[in-house]
Formats: sequence, structure tokens, C-alpha cells
Amino acid sequence: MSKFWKPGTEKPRFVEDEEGGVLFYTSASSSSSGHGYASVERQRQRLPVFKYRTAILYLVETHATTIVVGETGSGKTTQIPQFLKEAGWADSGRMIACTQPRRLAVQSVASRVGEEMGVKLGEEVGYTIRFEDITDAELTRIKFLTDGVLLREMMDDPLLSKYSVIMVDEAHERSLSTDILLGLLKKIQRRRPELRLIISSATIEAKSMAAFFNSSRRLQGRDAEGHGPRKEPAILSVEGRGFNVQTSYVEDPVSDYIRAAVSTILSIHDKEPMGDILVFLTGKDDIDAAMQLLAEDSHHKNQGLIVLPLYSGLPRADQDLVFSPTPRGKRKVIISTNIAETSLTLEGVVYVVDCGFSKQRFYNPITDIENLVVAPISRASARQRAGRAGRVRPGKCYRLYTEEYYVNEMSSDGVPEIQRSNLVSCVIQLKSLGIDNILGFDWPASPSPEALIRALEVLYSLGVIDDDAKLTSPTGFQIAEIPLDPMVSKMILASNDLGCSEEVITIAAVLSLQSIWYSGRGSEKELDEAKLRFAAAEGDHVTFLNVYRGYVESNKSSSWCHRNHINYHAMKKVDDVRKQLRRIAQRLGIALKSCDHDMQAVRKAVTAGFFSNACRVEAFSHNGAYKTIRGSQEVYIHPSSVLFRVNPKWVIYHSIVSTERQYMRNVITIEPSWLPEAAPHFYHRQQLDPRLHS
DNA sequence: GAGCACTGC
Repeated sequence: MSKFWKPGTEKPRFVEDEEGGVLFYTSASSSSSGHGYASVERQRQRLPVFKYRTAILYLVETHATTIVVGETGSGKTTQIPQFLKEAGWADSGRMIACTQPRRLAVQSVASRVGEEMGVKLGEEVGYTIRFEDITDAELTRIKFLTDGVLLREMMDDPLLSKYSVIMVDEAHERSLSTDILLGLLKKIQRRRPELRLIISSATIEAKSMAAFFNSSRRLQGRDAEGHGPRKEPAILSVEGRGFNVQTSYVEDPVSDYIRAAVSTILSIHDKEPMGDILVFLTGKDDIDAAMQLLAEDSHHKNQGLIVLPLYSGLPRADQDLVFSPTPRGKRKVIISTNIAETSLTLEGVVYVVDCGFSKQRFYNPITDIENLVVAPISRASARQRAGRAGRVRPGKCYRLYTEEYYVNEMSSDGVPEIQRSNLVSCVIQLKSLGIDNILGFDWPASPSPEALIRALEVLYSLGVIDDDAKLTSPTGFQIAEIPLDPMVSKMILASNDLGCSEEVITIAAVLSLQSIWYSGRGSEKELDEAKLRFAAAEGDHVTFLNVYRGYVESNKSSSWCHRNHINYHAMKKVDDVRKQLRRIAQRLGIALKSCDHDMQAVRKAVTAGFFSNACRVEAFSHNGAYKTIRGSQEVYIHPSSVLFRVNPKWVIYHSIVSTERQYMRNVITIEPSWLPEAAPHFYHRQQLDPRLHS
């Protein structure tokens, strides 16, 4: 049973501090601070933010933008929306919005606020995340939502006119959609002087955020004389409620952070009082290696340790183990990726070991490839990791780097996601909101011009924008409506003429998930065998169709999934996404039609979206090397693909993962003659012809 | 015969 609470089920016990995202309480242990019987109102008044109630309301009244700097446990997320409502900001049909970067945070914060206000969730207090709209058009006054959902709402209501105040929470995380949202909100402010913004941010970022909202590139002074709120942002700082964390550093740089982490764990276990240990490493490989070393410990210092891995790709049942209570006399060691830095909160952690690195995505606009590389974390990240030790009582953090390095060499903040990503989806979103001058858009952090230009090129080649970089009609507007990567959306549009929309929508849904295969530890061989049962000669996309057909024929049975090494939760998600996509397809006038067993239609639809990912096998290659048609990059079929070692002559890939080699994930066979048909501007016949006969 | 930090619509 999952420890995550889903609204509508039995009410969980709430942790006093709501900021971390996940709320869960596994045991019936009573609240340590002794106010378990205090009234809701008394509990609210104990939160640090309560002292600032009047100040916050005054600043929001008098300033267009208020930046609230508040650390974990201040109570800002749950209290500020309530203060605003009490002060009348939700009167006469208006609404207060509060955005979060993650779905789980939206659900848990909304239910907490609903509970504090004594109202049923979905009435006065509601929330909206993808696939779940728990709001009432008439009744809802305070609405929690992901920033991605608010961006989608702008497509129907560009000025977000139903909201009187919009609070953007966790802005310091600088996620892609938060940054796009902030840029757009600044634009909306010029048109709606009565709108109030509250940006919740961590200390370091507050000043640059204020500078962003203070600057205006044009029309300076136009409404400076008006009677509206002041334009320069107010900054208010609210203290947190975390416990003190004592930090220590290594004296000399370590050469092997995995070994250093393991010996730190053993020495904590040897010398320090009870309390769980949370270790931050970079990925699955690191985690496996560290667990191996701990198991091999020959001095038996590992007695009494319960060692658990934690990363997103881990099956859910294994993930849930980290939430089980630590048995008396034992000590839990959770060896985790960055998932424990923001997305999950672990109670009972007293010691944190921080290796100082994480895997980060970097996008190269020249090759159009996103790379995942191990890179040093920022000081902001290091502080966040350390804070994970001080949630229940004073804790300790062991940094596996020197203090000198932390102070002098570590960068203070990470690179915002928008400067590390492919921008195709982002650009089409802005275009659909009528923002034509993408290069001149006022971003909280500007992406590189190269990345923007590359995104415009890709959209042009897909026929989404025209020679004037305007959205084409209907293609461009239709693709903007579909909440997927534009190349996938193009594939769905093309399926209409090819009569295979049902199949292509299934493929799009599967591709939008991490993986539909169940990858339990030590069962790699069984997984490969299971894959063979569904493998299609045409490639991975058609294999997904076989899996989905089997799933439907089994009456969507979980035991069928289990027997076939398929992730049942992932298949349910496939169904959710399918339902949403079919609804959108119908709205766009795409006929829902199956092509039965005509896989040529499906392959042509994939080609229509992904023609730029075409590759040809090297004529004299013995190791399965391919070259991309676009850039002559050397690439290989990933060993997880059903076409691995089959090496058909012409393929199209869905994505590339780069490690020592560039591997193509999710590959399908095509005929080269389809390429100029799908994209005449992109492929000229004469360019391809000599190769067709070789 | 080898690899996938984390989100989100």
C-alpha cells in the first residue's frame, strides 16, 4: 500500500510543515511539539508566518508584486491564500490562485487548507492538476494548481482574468514552466494593474527576482503617476521552523565520493546517537556501488543498518520501503538521488551525507541533443540537502567536499532549467499566446539565442510556423493545443489522413511515460524474455501497440501485467493520457480510426513527426553504427530496443541518450522514400537518392 | 549486450 495520500481516501495525519511536497505519517505517533489537541486556529497562529499577517496584507494591497522569502516550515503556502481570502481578495466572484511545481504538492497543500477552513475539497478550496480538476466553477475561491496547468489556462484566458491574486510558490526552483509563467505574468501586469502577484522564493534569488519585476523595457513611467499599486516589488522575509543542522566538511578533497560516503555512513553509525541517515549520490549506478560496498564491509560495522536505495526509476513497492518505520535498535540508511532533495520528504532523518554532485541535463542546440552529465551542485542545493537533516530535531550534515570549495568555488545558484533545455514546446506555447517576438521576450533568465533559433527551425520544418515565424493555421494552432512535444503532436495530426489515429494516440501515450516495463532489481533477464513476446519487426513503437492490445485483451488485468513484466501503474497512466488525447483529437476534428494491422500507416505517421531523426546504418559497419541524416552524427541502437542487433537499414529514433556512445531509444523502421514526402523542405530528393541504391 | 537526475501539460 502506497504511503502517498490520495484525496478522497481516508484522511492522513498531517505533518506540521507543509512545504516539502509530500505529506505522510505512517504511524500513530503523537505530535512531538505537544499541540495535537490544539484547535486548528491555535495551530495556525503558531506558524511563523502568522506574525506577518498584517504586513503581508498591507504589502499586497499596496504593491503589484510581493516577494515572500520564507524557509521551510514558515507556513506561507497554506496561510497566505487564507489571509488573502479573509481580507476579501476572493469576494465578488474573484479567485486566488497558488501554483506549485509538482502535482503531489498541489494535492497535499489543497487538502490541508481545506481541512483548516473546514470545507469540503472541491468547493471553496479546490485544486487542478492534469487529469484531475477538483474545483467548482461557482464555489471555488482558493485554487491550487501546477504552474503547467496555469500556463494551459492562459490559452483560453490570456489575462487570467478570473484571478485577483496569483501566488507562485517555490519560484527559486526555477523550473521551466515557472520561468515561462513569471515572464508571462509580468506581461499581464501591464494590462491588468489590479492583479497582484506573490512570488515565494528562497533568500538568494529574491533580489534578482525583484529586479526582474522592477525593470520594464518599454513604456517606463506610463502608469507611474497612476493611483494603482506601486510597481517596485516589496520583499518580505519570514523565518522558517527547521531545526539547527551542524555542518562539517572534509579536510582534503576526496577522490572517490562513493567510498567516502560509505566510510562516513559507517563512522556515523559507530559514533553518533540513533537517527536515520540520508545519503545523496548522483544515480542508480552510484547507489548500487555504495550498497555493494556497505554489504562487503568486512569489519561488520554495518550491523544494525537497514540500507535502502531510492530513485525515481525504482518500482513503487521498493520506493515505499523508505517510508516504513525504522525498527527499534536499527538505523535506516537511505541512499538516494536528487529525488529526496525536493520531491519527497523523509521523516526521521537526522544525518545527511552530501557528495556534492548531481546529474544535470544540458542541451546542445548545435547537435540538438540533451546530455545527462554529473556536475557539481550549487550552494542553494547544498543548503537544501543539509536542511533535510533538521526536520524532526537538530541534525548533522557531512559534506564530502572542503569548506574552501563550498565558499569559494561552488556557484551560488544552479543554471535555470530554461538555459539547459530544448525549447520547442516552450516556444510554441508562447507563440500560441500571441507572443511573436520570442527573441525579445522578457525572461527571468534568458535562454541562449542558439537554442531559441534551433527551436524556431524545428517548428518551421514541422510546418508549425511560417516564413514570418507566425503559427500556421490550422496546423500550428492544432499542435499548440495538444499537450505533448510538437513532434509527437505532428505525428497525431498526420495519423488523421493515414487512418491510424487510435494506434498513434496509443504510441504517443506510451512515449510520454518513462517506461512501461517493470524493472525490478535482478530481473533483467526475465524482462528481456517478456519483451520478446511482444517484439515487432517494425520496431519499438509497434511493440508498444502489441503490449497495449494484450493489456486490453486481458481486461486490463494487473496480474497479466505482472506476468509480462509490465508496469501496471504505467499502463493505467497510458489509459489516462489516451483518454485526454482522444478528447483533444476529437475537438481538433481528427477522426478516431484504427488501421487494424496496417503498420505502414503507423510508420508513415511517425515519419511525419520525426523525419528529422532519420538514420541510416553504416554500409561497412560491423558494430551496428548508424549516421544521422541531418548531422552525420554517429549513433547506435540502444540495447533495450527490440531492433538491437537487428540493425535495419533505415530507422527513425524517438530520443537519444548519450553515455559513452549516443544511443537511440525507441526505434522504428522506415522507407527512405517517405522522408522527402513527409518533409520536402527538409529532405531534397537528390540529396537522398544516391544512398537509396547503395 | 547495456543504461535512464527530476518534474510537468
